[in-house]
Amino acid sequence: MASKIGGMFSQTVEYALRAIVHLAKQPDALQTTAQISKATQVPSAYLSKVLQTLTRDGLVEVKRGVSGGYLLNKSPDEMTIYDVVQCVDPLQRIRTCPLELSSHRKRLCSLHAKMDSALESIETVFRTTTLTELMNSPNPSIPLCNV
Amino acid sequence: MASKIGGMFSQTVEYALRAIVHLAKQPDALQTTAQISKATQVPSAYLSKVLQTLTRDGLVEVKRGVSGGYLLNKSPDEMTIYDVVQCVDPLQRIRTCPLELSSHRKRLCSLHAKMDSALESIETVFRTTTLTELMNSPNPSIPLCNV
DNA sequence: ACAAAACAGGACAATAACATCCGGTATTGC
DNA sequence: GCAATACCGGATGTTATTGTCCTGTTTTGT
Repeated sequence: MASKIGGMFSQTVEYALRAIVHLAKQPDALQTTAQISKATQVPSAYLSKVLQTLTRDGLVEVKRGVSGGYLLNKSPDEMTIYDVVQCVDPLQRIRTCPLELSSHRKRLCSLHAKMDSALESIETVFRTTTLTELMNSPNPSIPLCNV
Repeated sequence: MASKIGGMFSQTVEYALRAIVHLAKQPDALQTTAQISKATQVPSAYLSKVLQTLTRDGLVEVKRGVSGGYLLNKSPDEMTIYDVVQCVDPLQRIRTCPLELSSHRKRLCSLHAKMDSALESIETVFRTTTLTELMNSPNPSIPLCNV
């Protein structure tokens, strides 16, 4: 439905972050896919796939069967936006020339060096933002909440 | 074929930047689609579409017919990476809540504020990099050239 | 044990991004 | 004028992303 976020981040990344933030806010109660879907407005069938991906990488823990659901698998101050992004749709720094020019092997040209420096700046923002920081931010709007 | 650059920039952006850089390096001779395609290794039929987009926005100038081709329409020190990106696949800052939560209207929640700050840092890198800077960079590898 | 809750995973559908092809039009050089 | 060059734009094909559906498996509460 909605396309990419800011023309940069995939829909999947947006969904994964919403789900993780929701779980971070519910540290004690298992959350079912249906519950997370409702809170985050992510289509539940697709959310289910995203949660599977997060489970495979150990970001969340799952308990199957009746009264099962998902739980954050780490302390919120040990998990960053970067961890989530890398799990579902990895940001990859430019390390080799996209044109595969042999002389650019060791050193990217200025164009790709600049593009990589843009990626680096994103990486820095994401690596330094923990879920705890997101929740304790002085920002008046609470993530995912409409009041 | 190759997917997204760094999991962030579209293939189209990469192609457009290669084409523009090539034109910047040839300020005096019109370049045909075939010539640009060869130099940049961008599939010529698709490159043609990209060049049309760049033409519509006035970034390049076109001359049709025999001995026609493309030319940069501005001085290289007046054109930035940002101009090219905005033309073909615009980077859009997050100004309204993607969940459309009414209470987030005026102020994004911390999650989306962080994502936007990542976009802001990219925007800054791109806005401050002119084509001239790319060409005059002390970087030993020359854009698009294999020597 | 068994019915209900809840996730797992494969198949499939819809959409967008990337890419190609081809007939049409403009321009040039002779 | 005319043939060759080169871009234009619509139609179409391919692949990746996003989204849905359905069947099976695990677990629980009684």
